[in-house]
Amino acid sequence: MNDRNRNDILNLRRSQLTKAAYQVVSKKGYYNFTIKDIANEAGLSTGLVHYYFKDKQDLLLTLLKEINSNVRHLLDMEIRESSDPREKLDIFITQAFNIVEREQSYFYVLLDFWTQLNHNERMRNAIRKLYESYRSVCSGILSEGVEAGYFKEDMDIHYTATMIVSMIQGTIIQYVIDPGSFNYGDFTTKIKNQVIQEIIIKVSKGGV
Amino acid sequence: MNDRNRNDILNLRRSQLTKAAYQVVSKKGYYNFTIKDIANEAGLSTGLVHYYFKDKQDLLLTLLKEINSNVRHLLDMEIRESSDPREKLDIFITQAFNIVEREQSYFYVLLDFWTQLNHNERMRNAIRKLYESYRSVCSGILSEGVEAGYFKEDMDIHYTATMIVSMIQGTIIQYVIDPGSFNYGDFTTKIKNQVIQEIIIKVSKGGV
Amino acid sequence: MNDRNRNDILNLRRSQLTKAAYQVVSKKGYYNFTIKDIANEAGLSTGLVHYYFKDKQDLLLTLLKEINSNVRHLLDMEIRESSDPREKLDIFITQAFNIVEREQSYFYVLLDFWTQLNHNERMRNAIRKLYESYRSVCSGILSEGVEAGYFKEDMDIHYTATMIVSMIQGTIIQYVIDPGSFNYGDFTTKIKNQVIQEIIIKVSKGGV
Amino acid sequence: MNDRNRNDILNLRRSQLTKAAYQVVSKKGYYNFTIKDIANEAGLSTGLVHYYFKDKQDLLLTLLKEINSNVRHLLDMEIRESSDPREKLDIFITQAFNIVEREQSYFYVLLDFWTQLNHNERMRNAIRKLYESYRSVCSGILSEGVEAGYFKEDMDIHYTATMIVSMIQGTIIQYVIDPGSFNYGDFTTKIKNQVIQEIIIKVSKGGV
DNA sequence: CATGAATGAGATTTCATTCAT
DNA sequence: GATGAATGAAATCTCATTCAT
Repeated sequence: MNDRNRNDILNLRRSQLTKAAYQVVSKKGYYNFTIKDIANEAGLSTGLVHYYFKDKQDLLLTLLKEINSNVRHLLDMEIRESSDPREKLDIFITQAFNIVEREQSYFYVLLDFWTQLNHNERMRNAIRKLYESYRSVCSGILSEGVEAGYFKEDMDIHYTATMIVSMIQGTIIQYVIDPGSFNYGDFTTKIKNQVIQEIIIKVSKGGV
Repeated sequence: MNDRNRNDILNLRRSQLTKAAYQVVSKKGYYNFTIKDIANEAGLSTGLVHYYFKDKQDLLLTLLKEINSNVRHLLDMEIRESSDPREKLDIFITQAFNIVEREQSYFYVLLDFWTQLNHNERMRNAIRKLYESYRSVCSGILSEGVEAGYFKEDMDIHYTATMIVSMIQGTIIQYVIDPGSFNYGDFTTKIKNQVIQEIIIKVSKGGV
Repeated sequence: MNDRNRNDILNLRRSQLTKAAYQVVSKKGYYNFTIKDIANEAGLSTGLVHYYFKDKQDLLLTLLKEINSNVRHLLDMEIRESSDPREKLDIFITQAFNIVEREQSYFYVLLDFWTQLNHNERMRNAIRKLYESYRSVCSGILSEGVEAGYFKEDMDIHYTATMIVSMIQGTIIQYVIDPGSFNYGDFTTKIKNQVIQEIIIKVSKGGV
Repeated sequence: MNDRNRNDILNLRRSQLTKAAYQVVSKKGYYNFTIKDIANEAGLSTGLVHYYFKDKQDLLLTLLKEINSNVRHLLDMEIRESSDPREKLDIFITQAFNIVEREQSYFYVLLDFWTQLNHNERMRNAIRKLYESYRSVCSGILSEGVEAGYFKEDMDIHYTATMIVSMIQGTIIQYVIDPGSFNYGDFTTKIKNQVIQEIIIKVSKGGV
């Protein structure tokens, strides 16, 4: 029981600090925040940040993994709601587009992490895993759809999944860079429909 | 004449330093380089950097504008080679995809700049302009093609241009994050053909 | 009985921590170890260290005294083995030289303590006492030898004892600094013999 | 000329800072001084200390080398005064003993450096070199003396030099630890005479 | 124009010590 | 008695920026 409590506190603090880190990074940016900022945000001392995290790197890596797992979780939750692959694909694309609007900072923070791609192997791996998992979730839905006879049989699944993720990512970036340049809602709906339409087998062309 | 010389030196130095900055930023990353790095790379003194640029920010903004204008220049050059909108579109997409492979660092450096989107209005504007210009170049080609009767008449040009740019950006990002996850050459060719095919009016094979 | 137990635990802990401190100091050096190191080595908590010792200083002073008493003990043990002052002197010198090789860290740790000579009166006193006792043990043996008629009658005992200790200390230091510069075994034996020879009354070889 | 001046300033600063480091280390001890202390002592900024020395280690290593070279210089100067090996030996021992009294801190600072023997290869080397050079200077004098027919022919020069250095070092240490325990002047004179007497060939015992 | 020595603010990190449990 | 989370002071080191030459 005592160990249980101790562990709870330990996890509480780590999560508390990771949350604070998220707040601070979205506010000040990946490179302009200090350990002190995080300590202040969490209402704790700077020393404690280093008690729970080896160094700044360690803290940031934890944060990245946390974000990854949250994003994955959000997607999974929604997709599970349906059992029809066509609906699942719709949900996947819709949710992917929605996350940016729902949690504005997510993408900004992720973007900051990209900066490390070239300079930090561990960060690169964590980011790689995130995108890998996007593609694999999408591929899964596509396979299901093909098997169920809803999606075109001869589809190159890996290619299509990659393309869908490209579409989504490229759109989000343009939106983040210049939210006024197009209507996000209209655009993403249109894109989604076009993509799905191309994948789905057009049923009953010539009827009977 | 004296003024002319002075101006020449002034421009020479600025360009010398901007080039050095590009080298240094691609090597060390946006946040890990120092003024001294740039001075060393350029073979000049740290003091001089501040003589030609108000501060680090100023230097970086100049660098971003330089990159923008280079990218634009590269695209324009190639597109001008043809007068057929269908070919132009092909070239536009091809070149956009190629730039990443040709000049690896370009995207990494740009990526580092994105980090500033949330924190620096002037940077945001410069980046915004770059993407604005991508879309506008693309829109131009599409308009031409519609007018010339090559592309579908009812096409939403702004939407299509945005979509094309999304496709390109999203693909590049996935490639940069994980070059091993798909075959860049194959993928980009396939994407390009699919996009063009969808836009072009299918001329009746066995016409009249 | 309760008090007895309490005292036992108290002494056990103090000794446990002092031992741990010795291990840690020999491994990491006087200035590079932390309270946590000691706690870890002893398998106890950092808080406990401060329960048994006022502060880091206090712990170190205890350690120094412990080492002193150990060194004294080692010497005394061996010397008591014999009752002939000539043999005792031989043993004293031999043992003094041997301690360095037997317990490598001893000298390193002592050396670290010397650093405090100039800065810490209590440490200085403890170190002073150690050397005082070396000289006094040596003087004792010399007196015995003179009284017994083995050693030269007109010897300046204090001077000779100091000289012997000098010889020993100086040799050890050179050895510690550069073990490869001379053969320790040969050298120390030669020194010992030379010293003893000079002190002992040369019994008339062909005496009556 | 300009380069000359620049170099002068550079060397001036280095020497200024090394001197300040010496002052500070003798005052506060090897482990209790800060970069700020040195900057203050030199009347300069902390940043400048790092401009001239890579880090604290670098500064301390420079200081050690400086002390080594000073000690060597002091000895060399005096020894050169005479051309008689017997006198040279006398001077060598006398000076070695005197340095401690003349420049009290020298030995304290050196002592602090010893602490690094076990933990820092570069420091160990620098210290090793110092003692190596003591022995070699001494050996040189002994060789000269033997060749000149003043010193015993069958003397083991390396052994004797090491022994002399041991004698000196051991005495100095005891004095530093406890200046009141014996009369330094008397003791060192006596030691010196005894050593020399043992080495020198006793001339003309039985006259003509 | 050009230099680079000098500054000094500020960031990360370490750790002895305390104290609630 | 024992724990280890929490504190916060202090130290090292970095670097943009300035300025005398």
